[in-house]
Amino acid sequence: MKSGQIPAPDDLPSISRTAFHVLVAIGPEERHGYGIMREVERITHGATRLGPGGVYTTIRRLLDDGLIEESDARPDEQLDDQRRRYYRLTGLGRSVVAAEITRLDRLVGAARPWAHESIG
Amino acid sequence: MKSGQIPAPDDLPSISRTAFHVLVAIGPEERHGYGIMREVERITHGATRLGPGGVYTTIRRLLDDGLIEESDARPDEQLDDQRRRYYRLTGLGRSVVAAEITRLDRLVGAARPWAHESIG
DNA sequence: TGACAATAGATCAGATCCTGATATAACTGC
DNA sequence: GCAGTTATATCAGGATCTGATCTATTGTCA
Repeated sequence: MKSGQIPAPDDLPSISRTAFHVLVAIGPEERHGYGIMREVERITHGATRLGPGGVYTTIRRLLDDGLIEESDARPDEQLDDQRRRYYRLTGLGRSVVAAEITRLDRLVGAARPWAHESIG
Repeated sequence: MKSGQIPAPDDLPSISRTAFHVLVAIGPEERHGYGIMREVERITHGATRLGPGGVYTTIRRLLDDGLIEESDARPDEQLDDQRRRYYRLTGLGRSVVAAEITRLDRLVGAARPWAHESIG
């Protein structure tokens, strides 16, 4: 196989809880830090809220690890807020999300049959 | 509503990654610390492995928070290893698992549509 | 215009949590 | 008895998270 390949899912490093939230919030398009905070809150119906400390240090780490990259795009052309810095997933970032989904599916799948039953 | 009620899912405190793994590994029966380590590895197909540091400090915390309780049961009557300490979920613990499943379903549900597609 | 809230990014201290090593001891198979 | 596995426990160091603080821009509304 060529160098620069995307590792097989099972070999991908695991990521932190917050990092996974950030990657999912960015999604298939571009998103900026503050928008990530609002999107995480929206997706989880308010159950998870990230503070600026969590978001911006996690973005820094994800950039360093090559899971996201900064984008020049200005997705919302109506407004042009120069402060915003947009990010998108890299191929590696998307693979990590896919691997984490597989892991979580197995975990949740193991608990689902009994989790909602009352204690007998 | 009566006092001592189980809180509504959205009001339940969030738990750590390792704590959720431990609760799911214990499941609807009883399980001891070392068995939890093996069960986590089995459920996640080897993707997640907990060391003794993670497992035993997490068990301590879950006991303190009332999410699990120690059990007198000796599920495996064939052998009688006196070192083993068995634990089971409390009603609160099971509610926390159910709430976490709901949260993860939403999170994974948001990512599933695009996560396995190749970068266009 | 001026006041104010919301948006946006960044950093930091303290707390929490995790990893890997170490220790101790009981059990199992030979 | 011996070696390997099972079992619990603790610890130091590192990674991560929370909540506060700071600075500055943008949007809203009187």
